[in-house]
Amino acid sequence: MQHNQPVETLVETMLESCMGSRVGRLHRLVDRQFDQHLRPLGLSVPQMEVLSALTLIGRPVKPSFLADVLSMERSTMSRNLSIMQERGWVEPGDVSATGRSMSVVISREGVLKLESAETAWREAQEAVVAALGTDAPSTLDDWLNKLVADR
Amino acid sequence: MQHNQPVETLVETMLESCMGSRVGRLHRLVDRQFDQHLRPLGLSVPQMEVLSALTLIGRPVKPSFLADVLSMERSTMSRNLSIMQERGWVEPGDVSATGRSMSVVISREGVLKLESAETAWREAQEAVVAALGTDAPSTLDDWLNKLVADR
DNA sequence: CTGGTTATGTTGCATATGCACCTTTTTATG
DNA sequence: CATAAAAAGGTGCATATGCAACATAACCAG
Repeated sequence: MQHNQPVETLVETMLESCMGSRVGRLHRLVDRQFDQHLRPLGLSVPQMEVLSALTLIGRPVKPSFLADVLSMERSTMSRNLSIMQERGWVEPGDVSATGRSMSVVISREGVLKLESAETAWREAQEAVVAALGTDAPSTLDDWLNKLVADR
Repeated sequence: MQHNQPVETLVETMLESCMGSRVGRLHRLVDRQFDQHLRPLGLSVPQMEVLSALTLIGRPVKPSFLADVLSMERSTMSRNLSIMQERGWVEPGDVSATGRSMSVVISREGVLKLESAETAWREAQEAVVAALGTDAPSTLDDWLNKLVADR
């Protein structure tokens, strides 16, 4: 094995600049904040994402569309929706020619669940924004747009 | 239930600014990039984080210390290390008075595994930095420092 | 040295995530 | 309309993650 540089240098480069590591740590730290606030309500961050998106869209949507909007894999969305449907937060949307439904909508209970999380969400949000600075949300938006652009 | 604002506004506020949602999406998108490059080598991002950190530290460390450095829960680190020890990438460090070891070090095989990932890591890293801009790593560092500060 | 306190490691439970496959549904084409 | 192609949904497998609760080890005071 020929290495032009010792292992230390490679490792330093990795730890000093690795985006995978940084984003992972950021996710662990921020997600914990929200989770600690939302968990008592029996709500997770991805579940809140789905309920918010469904409310905002306001019509039956295909899970694959939702997955695309939230940058999730179809398989992940499939499982997340299963749990939420069991709890009655979402329900099948309009049916197609074959009689089956390929879309979901938020239910009345889903709306109530989302509303019940308002205070908890606000507390977590304020804590994180206070720590990172008010520019953080727009910076993240910028990054997300760029990532989705070259896909 | 008295709401001063309609649900739409609450939801819009959530989706428009929610840090939990943004960080989650960022994690999904970036992690996928690295995962697609590292997976063929049988290496995950958190595993690479542990190997890098162990190499950089260069001495036996307690799992709880490692967990703290990488902003992981002790329980998560415990499980991640189990997998890595099964594969021989890490091994018990020096033993204490009771005969058991409460520390781990990277093994020779762990070093080799980390080295084998160099090219794959570089490709993922370059793709992500190219998309987000060269400022992204330092911005993330800034955020991570702030989050760890008020803990 | 012993007993209590604290740090640390581990396990049960639940959710999230992605890929590789496979199945089903939809859509396009002849 | 029938059939091929494409899109969508869902499962198996593996890892990651956190909290709560418990077990064990280290440490400190008396």
